[in-house]
Amino acid sequence: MERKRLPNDACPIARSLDVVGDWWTLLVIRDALAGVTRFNTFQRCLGVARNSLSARLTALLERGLLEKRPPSDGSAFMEYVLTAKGQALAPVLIDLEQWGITHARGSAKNAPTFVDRRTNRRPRTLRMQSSDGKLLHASDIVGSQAWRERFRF
Amino acid sequence: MERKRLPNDACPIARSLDVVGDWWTLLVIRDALAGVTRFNTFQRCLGVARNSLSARLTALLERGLLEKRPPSDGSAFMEYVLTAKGQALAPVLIDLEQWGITHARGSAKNAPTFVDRRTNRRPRTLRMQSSDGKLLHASDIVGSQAWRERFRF
DNA sequence: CCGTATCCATTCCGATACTG
DNA sequence: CAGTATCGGAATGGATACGG
Repeated sequence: MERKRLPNDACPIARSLDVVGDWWTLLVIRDALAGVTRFNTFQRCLGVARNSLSARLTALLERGLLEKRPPSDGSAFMEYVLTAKGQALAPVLIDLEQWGITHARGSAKNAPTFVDRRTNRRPRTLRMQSSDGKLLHASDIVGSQAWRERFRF
Repeated sequence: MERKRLPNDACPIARSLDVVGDWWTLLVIRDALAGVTRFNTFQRCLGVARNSLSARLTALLERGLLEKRPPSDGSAFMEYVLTAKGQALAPVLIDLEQWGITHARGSAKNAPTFVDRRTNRRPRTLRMQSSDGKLLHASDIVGSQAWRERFRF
């Protein structure tokens, strides 16, 4: 399950992708965030093979993004719920959803999305801000000086 | 290069991951956003095999996230630069960076990050807001009703 | 209903060598 | 410097069968 060691362990993005960068993981988080808690529900939603799902869930438990909890209802089975660490990925998914709507529109209509449970409406698009609060465009972003020097670009 | 067709083509997140969900793509976007434009610079930064890099870049050109442009300096070689579509992924990377710093701290120090080129400081952490502007926590998020009904959870 | 184990096909990636 | 071609090994994912 381990990929090749990333060349740049110091990069937080690379470290994040080392945890959630593989194919299914973010989709599992998506479903968990939407309220899915049970193995078979994940399986129905994702259409993933059961063994792959099992491997993903186990990895996410080990990494501390999910935890197993006794059933909240009367059921006999454990539930998978996001930890705070897992919940913290919500902005990533919101952004991916927004990007998909804007830039990866398929033939099908946009159906399943996240909503605010209070208002039943989608969250606002997240906007980048500089440290002093000014709106930031992608072209205002640049790699840190240390990085640019290290790789000479 | 095509993976299995996702069961839920209507989901914008799944569609996004269909484009940028594989292992190297987001790291290529990261470097492009940081200011990398040349093949060998990408290769140095990523430590990826040259053929893999070639495949990723070609795919990104086809998908319209990158475009090839004549050199801005006197050089003889083309440059890879992000299109607006590619730039629109910046929030995703900012979020992943923030998550990595907070939740995937390794032994190494955090080194390479994005900065605002004007202030030389990191962008603010993006916060989720509901449609009426109120701050939103991950637990306030839920899957849309259509989705919940379709998969019965 | 909830998972794990086995098997097999495919894909992906890295190393290397080669061309312009 | 900027890629492409080929090859072999590793990891992933799907189908299926099996036990809790």
